[in-house]
Amino acid sequence: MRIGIESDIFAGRLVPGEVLDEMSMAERYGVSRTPVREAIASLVRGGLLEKAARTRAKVAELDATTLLNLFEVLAELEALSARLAAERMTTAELAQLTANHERARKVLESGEDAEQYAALGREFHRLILEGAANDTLEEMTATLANRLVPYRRYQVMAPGRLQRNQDDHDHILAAISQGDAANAFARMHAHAIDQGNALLRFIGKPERVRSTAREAINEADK
Amino acid sequence: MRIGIESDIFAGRLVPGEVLDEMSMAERYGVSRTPVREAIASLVRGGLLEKAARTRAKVAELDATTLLNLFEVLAELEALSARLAAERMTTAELAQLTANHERARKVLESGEDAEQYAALGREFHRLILEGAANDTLEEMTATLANRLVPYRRYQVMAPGRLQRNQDDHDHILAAISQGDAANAFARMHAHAIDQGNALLRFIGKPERVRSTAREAINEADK
DNA sequence: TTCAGAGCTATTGTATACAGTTTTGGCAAT
DNA sequence: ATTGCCAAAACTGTATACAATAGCTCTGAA
Repeated sequence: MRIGIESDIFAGRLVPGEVLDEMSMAERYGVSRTPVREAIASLVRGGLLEKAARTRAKVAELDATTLLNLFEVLAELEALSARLAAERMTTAELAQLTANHERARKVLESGEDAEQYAALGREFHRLILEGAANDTLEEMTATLANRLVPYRRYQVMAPGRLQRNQDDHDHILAAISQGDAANAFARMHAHAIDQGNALLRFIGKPERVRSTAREAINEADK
Repeated sequence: MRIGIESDIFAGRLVPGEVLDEMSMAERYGVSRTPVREAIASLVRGGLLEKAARTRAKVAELDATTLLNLFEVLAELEALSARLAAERMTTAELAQLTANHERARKVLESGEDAEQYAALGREFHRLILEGAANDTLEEMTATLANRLVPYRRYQVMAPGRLQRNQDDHDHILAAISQGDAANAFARMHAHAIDQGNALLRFIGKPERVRSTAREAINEADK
């Protein structure tokens, strides 16, 4: 149930600012208002929805300030996970991370399938987070990252950005492999801040953002 | 409503491991099951309650590993808030922080009213968090700190710990005042980890913990 | 005595009804 | 055209009913 609304937000079928009324949602998912209300309450706490008392919920809109704040925290947590991963990752986990990175390199070299490359990139971050062996860190980071998902579609892949991303990952993987915790932290932090800035550059330009969003949404609906 | 259950947990009237059934809670607060269920769902997402599908909720129990994980993240976030505070605090905010610290010093010197000193200590941390001017950081840190509240009562104030706490705060305040972000980060990080270790030392000893808990709870009920 | 299993009870999950508040749409006055 | 206000409609918050499931108790056998 919660999954329904959540994945509709992730998939762009519900866009930031869109207002949800409980009865429509209930019909949409074929249930009564009660489970819809619970789903909404849960998503509000997770930051994907906003809601004042006795008003309809709406998909959370992140302004530039909030995005900046979010990335400030996310960068710190991702950097922490890289540091811990450098200290704690098992040989098997490290092998998996290396394999993922290698696969990403091949995808990038041959043709640049941006979508597949992006998926491997998310997996790269997830593997490091897992390697940090800290459930609380995993949860909090996932919560923050989820709040950004509705805006990821705005992130246009400028030429060269993919290669730069790959280079960043190179350095991060190397630091983790060598158990260089301080360096893993620093590299991951810079990388996360960089991603935040790239996203902010687009959010700051409403007209461009909006058209990009439309294309992405139309794409998702096909 | 949510406030009701939450504050009962904070006050120790509901202790970790205690099982809540919806009907009893509904009677307890004089409402129907519906709002109780919503409150429970919300607290589950906040980490104060645990609940599997179709089972009763219970107040979250934190084992040593989880506590360690929690402090690992909390220390990083509090350190981040100190760094940002060093960069961003206004003169007025800094004056307020200094006043708080000074008041705490006086309480410590004259008689050692541990409860009042603890309250001022929490305020010290809150003021720094506020000075960091990052709502997301504030929320996430508060969520983590809330999960620890049920265990704070186990934290016995060993002689000398209060003075050590005051010394830590001295250094943190100095670093923030001077705008020394790196130092503010390091001092706060060490301070938070230290607090975590102090708590863990007690959690690791069940029999001692239990008796301490009882006293604290009886105290709270008076 | 201890363990396993069946049946009963207690409790959760969902639907629905109703009260109270917010929002909307239209009309009048500026 | 724009603003202010009122009534109607829509929507949220809470209570209650019922179905489905979990968990407990009691019986019987090893």
